Amino acid sequence: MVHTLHLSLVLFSVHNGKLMVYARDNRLPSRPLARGEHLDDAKKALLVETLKTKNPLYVEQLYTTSDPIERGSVVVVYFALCASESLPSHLLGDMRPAQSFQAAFLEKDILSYAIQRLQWKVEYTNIIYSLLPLEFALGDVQRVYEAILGYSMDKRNFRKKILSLGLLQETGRKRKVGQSRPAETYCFRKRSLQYVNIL
Amino acid sequence: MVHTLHLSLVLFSVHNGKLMVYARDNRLPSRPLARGEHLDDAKKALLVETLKTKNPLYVEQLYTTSDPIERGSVVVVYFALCASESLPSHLLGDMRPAQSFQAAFLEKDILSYAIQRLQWKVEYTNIIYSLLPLEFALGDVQRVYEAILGYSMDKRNFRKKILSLGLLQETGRKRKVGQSRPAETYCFRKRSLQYVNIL
DNA sequence: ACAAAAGTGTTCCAGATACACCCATGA
DNA sequence: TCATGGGTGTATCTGGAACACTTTTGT
Repeated sequence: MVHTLHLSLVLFSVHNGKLMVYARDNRLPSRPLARGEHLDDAKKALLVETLKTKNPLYVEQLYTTSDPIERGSVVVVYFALCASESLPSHLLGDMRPAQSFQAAFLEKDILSYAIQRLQWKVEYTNIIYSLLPLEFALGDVQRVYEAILGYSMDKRNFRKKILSLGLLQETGRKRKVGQSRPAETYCFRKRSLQYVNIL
Repeated sequence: MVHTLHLSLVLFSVHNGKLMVYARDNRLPSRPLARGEHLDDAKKALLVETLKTKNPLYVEQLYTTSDPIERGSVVVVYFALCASESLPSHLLGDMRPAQSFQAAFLEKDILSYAIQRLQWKVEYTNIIYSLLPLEFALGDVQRVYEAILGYSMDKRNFRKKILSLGLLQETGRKRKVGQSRPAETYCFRKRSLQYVNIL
């Protein structure tokens, strides 16, 4: 029993308050599994091919399906998260708002499932760390949540909640942007997956 | 690029307050994907092969991995839930407590991941319906939760909670078992997946 | 002085938790 | 009458939700 097997990648980032997805020529990046190659190695190779660099990010297997396009072929889909600050610049031109796809996009089922998984995950783990730079303001965190979940939250309640979880640590530094009050900056205590009730 | 591809099944049931898994000869049931066959068809075929009958149950894809045993082969793992009352009798002899595997069991990573997924799922959906007969007492429901989550709960609080969700409907009938007060019986309003905060 | 984003507290309500006794039945 | 599991209510605590004004900076 032989089969062709591909890996596909849904690469997310949050930029300017929007959830962005990488898609070149309206296709998700993809790579065949080489003969005898281990799935995890292929996953790493696909990431390197796509990003060109080894960037800090979060990767997770999404699901496996018979290829909706190529009959007889099977696809293992992954999703990855990367802070927009660490996205290599050659990808920027092909990052598009996740909402802008819809109708015609071939892999829209994959995409909408990926968004759903991301929404769940963001609510009960700390993966948000993978979408933020090393140092950030609380407002940044809130904007990332809002972009992913698609609704806006009360600033005071959000701060109370996120601080009470103890995931963050004050840096003691401040960040000035434009003509407004400087924000205190924070960083994550641990940049690794933890299960916590966020919302 | 050609590959051999198998499907494996982790079949769960709850019996006598214990979470049980089907494994024959210390292996999970498995089936190759036929050439050109659609993954969903193969999944159905694997279920039929294993259960011999079409039983009411819940099935979900778990994840895909390079086969831990057979090098160069890829396995797509599914997990299924079946009420012990509707388990065909030829399976009963090979149902073992999920906790009894551990150490030597070849596919123990798969199994422990499956248990984890089941625990999560049971907390935020109504899948528990797939592990209960059509008619049951509240005590039965509680025992299933306890078997899956591995800790015991307060009876009064559990009842309040589960009834407040509105998933259940009183049948108006009672069920007598042994020398104790007959229990009022309930059934699920909907026997299909719904997302609800259970615990 | 004004524009822009940061920062901050209190009240209220719902849901979670802790907890102990009586009930209906069959042996 | 006793053993077995079924059934019930209250008090307290905690966490979520709603809500508006002051602060710091640059222009």
